[in-house]
Amino acid sequence: MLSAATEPPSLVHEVEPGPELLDAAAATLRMLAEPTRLHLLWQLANGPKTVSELTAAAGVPRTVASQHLAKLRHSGLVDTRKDGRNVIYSLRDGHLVRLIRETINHADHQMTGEPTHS
Amino acid sequence: MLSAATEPPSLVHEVEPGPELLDAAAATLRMLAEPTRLHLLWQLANGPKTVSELTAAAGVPRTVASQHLAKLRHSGLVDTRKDGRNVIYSLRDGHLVRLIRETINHADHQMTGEPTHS
DNA sequence: AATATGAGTGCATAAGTTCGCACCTATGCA
DNA sequence: TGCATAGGTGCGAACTTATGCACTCATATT
Repeated sequence: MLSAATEPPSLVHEVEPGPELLDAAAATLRMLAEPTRLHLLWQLANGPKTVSELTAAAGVPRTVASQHLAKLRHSGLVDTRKDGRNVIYSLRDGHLVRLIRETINHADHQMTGEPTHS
Repeated sequence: MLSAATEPPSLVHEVEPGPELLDAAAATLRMLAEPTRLHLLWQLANGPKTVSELTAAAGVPRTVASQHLAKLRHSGLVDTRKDGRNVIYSLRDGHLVRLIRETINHADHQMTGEPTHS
């Protein structure tokens, strides 16, 4: 019951997130936490793409890509627009781009020898 | 094979992540993508804590906290240190703090009125 | 009109996850 | 030595998730 540990390192935020916030955050993270979906989102971080382009880039069967895109759509992370027989996907929130890049970045650092970052 | 969509918005990175990187990133995200675990990590973003402190903060039964902490340990996201009969957990990588805060931040924006732009 | 192509859906199987119970180890204290 | 406390583990039950198959819908092209 003592505030143990070595020493208080920052006490910067101290904000208690609350269950709803945590659930929302976890829900978003669950969407990112699958290699194929992350790949699709990463592609979209470069700008809008059609399903064909996304499918080709991710290297998965069409139904699989479609299912994942459906999840992303239903969770509100991406937007769609129709152009002829193509459907063009795009990221809904620019904020997400930063999150995705931060994630890939982190993984990259972790793999290539763990340099404390710059 | 046409670079469809509206127009190329940035072409900044263009780097293809590759399966291993994506798997690694997804693995890390899976660790974050669970409300209790995210809560624990959020606590740790404020500095090292004992299991008791973490368990109390997260408001879950001890065994549950223990299982989640085990996962975090085994995935290398946290470090442990023993002090008497307490075990003190801490974040392994400072980079992770940014990722966690970015995530909570994103979720917060998304909840409090969706001011994402349209 | 007929057909090919881009995209989405419903469903079943397989695989993974969380939770809580029962049980165990280690440290400190009387 | 005996006991309380901090923390961890193994396992089964319930739940969630990813995948691929078969099928449908819509838009072009001929």
